[in-house]
Amino acid sequence: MDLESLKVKLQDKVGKETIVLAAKCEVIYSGRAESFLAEGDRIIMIKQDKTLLIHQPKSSLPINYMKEETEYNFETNQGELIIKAHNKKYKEDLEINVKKAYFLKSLKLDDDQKLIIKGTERDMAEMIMKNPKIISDDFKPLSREEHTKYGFIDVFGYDSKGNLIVIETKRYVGDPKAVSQLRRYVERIKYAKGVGKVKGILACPRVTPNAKKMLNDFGFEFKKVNPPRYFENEKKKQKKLLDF
Amino acid sequence: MDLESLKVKLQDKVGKETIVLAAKCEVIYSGRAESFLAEGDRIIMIKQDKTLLIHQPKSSLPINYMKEETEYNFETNQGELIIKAHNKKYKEDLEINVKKAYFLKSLKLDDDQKLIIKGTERDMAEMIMKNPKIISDDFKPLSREEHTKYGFIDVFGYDSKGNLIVIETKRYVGDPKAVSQLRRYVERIKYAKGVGKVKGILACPRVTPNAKKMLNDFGFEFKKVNPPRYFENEKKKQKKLLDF
DNA sequence: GGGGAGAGATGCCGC
DNA sequence: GCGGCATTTCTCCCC
Repeated sequence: MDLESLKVKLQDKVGKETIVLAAKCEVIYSGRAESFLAEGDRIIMIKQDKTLLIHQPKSSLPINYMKEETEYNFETNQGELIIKAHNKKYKEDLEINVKKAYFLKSLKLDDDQKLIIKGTERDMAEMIMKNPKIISDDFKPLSREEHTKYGFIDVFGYDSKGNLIVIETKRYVGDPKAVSQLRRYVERIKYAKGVGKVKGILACPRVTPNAKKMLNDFGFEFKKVNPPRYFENEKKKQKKLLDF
Repeated sequence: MDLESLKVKLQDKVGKETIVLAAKCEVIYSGRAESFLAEGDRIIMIKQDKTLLIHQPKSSLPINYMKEETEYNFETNQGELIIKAHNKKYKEDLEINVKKAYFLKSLKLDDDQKLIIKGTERDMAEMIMKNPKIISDDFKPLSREEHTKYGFIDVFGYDSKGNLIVIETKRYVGDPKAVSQLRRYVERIKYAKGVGKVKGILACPRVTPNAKKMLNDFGFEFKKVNPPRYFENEKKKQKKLLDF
């Protein structure tokens, strides 16, 4: 493909359409860190918000990228197309040296849809609020304090003996980080309420050995809880996903 | 574009070439969580390792995706192309209902290059090992214990008074999580070495207010350290050389 | 815009 | 494979 007409098309379409370019190239990045990627075949995508993604033929993550609102400059020089990308906000620079272009496609995509997602940590906390017996027969939830000034505790409550209880939920594996987090919240509540004893519970499907040991060390509990499955229930009831 | 020939091409190329499909579609996912994405225009990519990415015209991350080694099934039904993706290992399912295809491109990409990256947390720890004066005049590093069973302390050492020192490095902002982590390592060392006092240092460019408060509460220190910049140094050297 | 924490996080390395 | 943790994490939500 002719690099000169490629340059013109890129200049014309950047920020207006979603651009997909397959090319042999090398990539240099400098910003939050610094990186170099030697010559190889990749898919380069420039989205309508001027996000840049460079994908190798394997794995999920882009090998290089730039965030939204990046500025672009295209030059041809000695049989190469040089794409210079600069992001003011994040103080990042990226340069692609295109040695060969295999194809270029460009199209205005029309899509304002948001992903509807269920089974998150928030959903777990809400499930516990609505059905506190999941934790124990005598658990009384008080609040699902999310991003309040006071703290970020998933579920907060007390039991029949009047013990304050802090619950940290994790949708997958409870690891040492999760226990540290729980510990921090328990200590915050102890300090804020001026109480000596506060119960800590880690509610998740399973915990790692180190997390289990830490829970033990700090006198916390593990409660096996799985994230809710709304769509699966819907399916079982023979309803359509679109009804959700 | 004719959906029937689209189906044939997808069947033919999947896993062999990197496929890029621009299409109006809806997406249903069920696996670690559950999600639904209503009709809109997207770029669908199937990589040579059978990774699937679905990109909207904005933002960095794919709106839906499947990991490597996903199995595919393509069907046409009532003017729609249905792409069924199943991953055995992760027990995940995804379905794309393609209403309209704008373009389809496919190409075998040849690329085994690895990203060379500098300025990581590991580089920071190595920099401190080589040049301990960054921390203090009397800091003596002992080890950069990385992924040992014993712990994952970034830099471990002692000072002229014989105090043991644990350093946690962060390449960007030190936040409450980082202080919790440091605390955990300090406590591990106290227990393992049977010592009452161990110094904790958080080495990073800056810390958040809450992190600062926590550092204070636990008697830890903040040491301002920036990640190393190899390439930039090279550039400066080159410039200097050119200047002469 | 910064702080704080989740994510269908992903990827890497060690065991 | 799992565990532990960094990431140019990204994204969201609140202040």
